[in-house]
Amino acid sequence: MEAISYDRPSVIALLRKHGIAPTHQRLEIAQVLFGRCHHLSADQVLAKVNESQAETSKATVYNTLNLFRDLGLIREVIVDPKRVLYDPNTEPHHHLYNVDTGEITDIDAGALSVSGLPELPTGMVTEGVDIIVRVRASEASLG
Amino acid sequence: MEAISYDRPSVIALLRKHGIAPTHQRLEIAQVLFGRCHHLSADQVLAKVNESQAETSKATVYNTLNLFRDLGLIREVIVDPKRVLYDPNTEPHHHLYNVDTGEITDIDAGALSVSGLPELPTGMVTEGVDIIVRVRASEASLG
DNA sequence: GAGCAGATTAGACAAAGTCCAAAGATTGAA
DNA sequence: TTCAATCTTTGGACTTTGTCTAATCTGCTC
Ligand SMILES: [Mn+2]
Ligand SMILES: [Mn+2]
Ligand SMILES: [Zn+2]
Ligand SMILES: [Zn+2]
Repeated sequence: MEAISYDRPSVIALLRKHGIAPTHQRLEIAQVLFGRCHHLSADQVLAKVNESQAETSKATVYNTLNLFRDLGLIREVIVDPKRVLYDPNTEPHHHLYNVDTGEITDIDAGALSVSGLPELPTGMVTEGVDIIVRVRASEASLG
Repeated sequence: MEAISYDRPSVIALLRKHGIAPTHQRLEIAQVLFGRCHHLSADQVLAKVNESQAETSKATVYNTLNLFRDLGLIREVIVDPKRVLYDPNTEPHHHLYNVDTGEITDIDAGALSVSGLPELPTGMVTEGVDIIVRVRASEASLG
């Protein structure tokens, strides 16, 4: 696994490499995505980008998230029926989902193995295997 | 695994057992859910119930789906970001998801095993492990 | 019958996401 | 530098999924 730097010049180079213009808005959004916080919703990205000052519209956030997703820079996590979450971690990995709080934690795919998956119908190919471990606080752990 | 009959009298008994009244609408919805088609969205259930004649409102379909889900008669499948699907198969099982067509197929949990799941934080308990195999038609199989 | 609890309903509402047409920004050739 | 083509951004309309509410309906029991 190669370490990627996500400072401004690196992100500019990354976008250029994918043939898209490194606009101010895209850089702001990239900075939010590739920063500390993982698994953000579009709304959360919008809020973070515009935190200090309004810099980006809702439409651009959605445009950019879909663009980055198509380029493989981020991936979608489908676990909360209310909204898609965007994940800058594109290494194969899985998720622990706290159904009470909505909190999501990564599970490294390396440690984990699945056996017994059925044969695919001919002509079909696997795009990915997503494992979601749904957890909650146990009865005992609550007062 | 116990075979369950889903004819009208059995469903009536099932609802009574859970302390809810077997109304006409609930029976119609149960009939759609427990019939041949699995993994239906709320909208599809509504359409099927009202196919021959209008019998149920949108609100009642949602009420009933949530009620059945709370009673454990059906479960939600979170795989399509656009809508929740409802699954009358409450046996532990997983899903194959065709990302192009949206088609969903069950994968029996018996044949399948996952190893290497991390320890849960203390006080947390697993509610379920969902595995989604995302597949699509291979390049080769398309013209 | 009256009274009561629970169920159904139309339609208002909210949130996520897409779409569009207008305006703004970049680019690169002349 | 200028100009036009192209790409990008944007407000806001729109769509879809799902929830909520207040009014009505249904089915009991007395
Ligand atoms: Mn900023
Ligand atoms: Mn019918
Ligand atoms: Zn992740
Ligand atoms: Zn299923």
